[in-house]
Amino acid sequence: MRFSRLLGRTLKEVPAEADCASHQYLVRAGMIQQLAAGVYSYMPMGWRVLKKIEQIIREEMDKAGGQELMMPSLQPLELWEKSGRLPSFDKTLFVVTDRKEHKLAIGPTHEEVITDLVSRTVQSYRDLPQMPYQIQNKFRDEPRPRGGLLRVREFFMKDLYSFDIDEAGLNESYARMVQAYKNVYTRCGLPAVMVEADSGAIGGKASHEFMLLTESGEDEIIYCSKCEYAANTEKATSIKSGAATTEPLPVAEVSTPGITAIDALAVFLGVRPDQTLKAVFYTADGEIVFVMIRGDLEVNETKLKNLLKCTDLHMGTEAEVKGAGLVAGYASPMSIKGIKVVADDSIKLGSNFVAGANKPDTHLRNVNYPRDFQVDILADIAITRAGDTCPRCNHKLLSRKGIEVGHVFKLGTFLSERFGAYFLDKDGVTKPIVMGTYGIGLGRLLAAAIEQNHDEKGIIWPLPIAPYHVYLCPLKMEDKHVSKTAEKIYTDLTEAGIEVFFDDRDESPGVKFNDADLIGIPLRIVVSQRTLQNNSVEIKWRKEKQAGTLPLDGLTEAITKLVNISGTC
RNA sequence: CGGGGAGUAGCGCAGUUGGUUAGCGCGCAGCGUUCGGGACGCUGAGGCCGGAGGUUCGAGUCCUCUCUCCCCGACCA
Repeated sequence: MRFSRLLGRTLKEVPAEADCASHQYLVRAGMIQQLAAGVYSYMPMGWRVLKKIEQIIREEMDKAGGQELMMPSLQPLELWEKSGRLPSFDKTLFVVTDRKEHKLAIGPTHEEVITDLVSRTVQSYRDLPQMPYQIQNKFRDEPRPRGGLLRVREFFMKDLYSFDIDEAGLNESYARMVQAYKNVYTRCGLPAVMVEADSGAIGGKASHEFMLLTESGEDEIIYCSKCEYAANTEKATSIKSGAATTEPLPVAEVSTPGITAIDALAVFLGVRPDQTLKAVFYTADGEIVFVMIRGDLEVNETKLKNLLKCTDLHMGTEAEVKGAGLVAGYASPMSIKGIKVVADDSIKLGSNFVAGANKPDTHLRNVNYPRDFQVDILADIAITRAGDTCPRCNHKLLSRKGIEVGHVFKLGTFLSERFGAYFLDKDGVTKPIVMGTYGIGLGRLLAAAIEQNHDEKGIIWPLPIAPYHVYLCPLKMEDKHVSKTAEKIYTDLTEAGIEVFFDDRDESPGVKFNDADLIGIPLRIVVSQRTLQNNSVEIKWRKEKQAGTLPLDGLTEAITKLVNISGTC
């Protein structure tokens, strides 16, 4: 490809709307263009990267036993009513109405369609297992698209679904997919880490996310300094420290005028935060819930949401709290009636806590569970933080930021039962097919690759997903010797199967070098009067500081070798 | 959906208390000079000032409504 013919241009200035590195560089390098919020065109240069990623994924899915197919984006809304997932998708579903007033969802994912499809196709255990997949654009009306390609409303996803005869089969498919995912990220030159993830309100059995570690990531990963434990902070657990338990003392009221926050309360009464109990109110699907947790900890809303099996969870508003007869800041689990009480298991670790008295300006000392109050649900609902203790090996937990670039999920039989996806087993017994679902967001992976691989000059593509292998950069094209040599190198390399981006523009060296750095093609070849004096060219890896030289003689072979070695790393 | 910000040339921005023909930089086109880290000169093209309504002799500027985009929170690949 010649730069002079490329559709797309590089920009010197940072686009006003771009905040994160990947967004800025993708726009500045002319790889994407925005059409609407969370809706982007891929320009030819960006599209090549996406195609590279797609091909790597396709190869690994096929190798793992996947079969590529293509399902429609238009999905009758009835399918969503049937699956029961309409409420949880709710407004993120784009819905269109056809001329007959029939409603169709524009596919945000394809569990419904594939399960329906498989239910009509698979009849016997002999037909299983199956791993159909597709690579296609999905549509989700995200409440807030952000970060360029990081979260968009129309995006490319590889979605694979596994269908097995039993749990053991699912586990096997799942393991195979996990391996395939690891292969994908490794081959892309993007090492991702696998972490335990929240399985959501659907109530699946297990779920893992693949994270690309980068400071700009919006997910937090908790991992152990010693063992293999790693989890999304939404899911992470820890061994909670226990304050020393002492003999239960009689409950006593204490006046705490104007003091509502835990820190202030602890200082005022001369106790540590973990000697207090905190009350928080949530509204779960319209019902007010009283949540108790030890004062030094905080509520993990994802855990709480799963526990309550609700679709909408938010902090109780002032009106909701008052309406339930609670006194914010001084609420007590004692004397609560008719309100669901959920408590973190930390309330058992310690004794003689300070808690609210359920009247203004007053707290209670020496509150003990279960002597003084009861709860409806007692479970782990606390946020795990770096510095906490690993639930597996007792060592310290650490945390890093990451971008979720893949998610695998054991679904079970929930959907197959709803869609009548049954099969006849060896013994002639009808059973529901056991499902798994596995997604990779391609555009997100592309953006995450940049977040992880860039410098102040621009993108540094890993070679396997780079738009081109070589940036051929002749300086002073008017010089016949230079331009002729460059043309020949272009032809020779291209014929040898090297992907060359030829900067044939009549631009000054500075412009060319800066564009080369911005676009981030891994290997740069400079042809100039200076290099030709020695019958050589300059070569420089984008990721290296130093440049080297190669003789013109045997250049094609030398470059081929370089690209092949680096391409299979 | 709650909170904050912004819409003026392809991009980044300026535009005073309302006052002629709306500017600057980059980019773009032509000519010439330059050529190893965003060169220079000259000439030129390019605007429904997001949209609708209003106030006014007069609106980019004031008022009302509306649309869009970005950022922070609740969601996701």
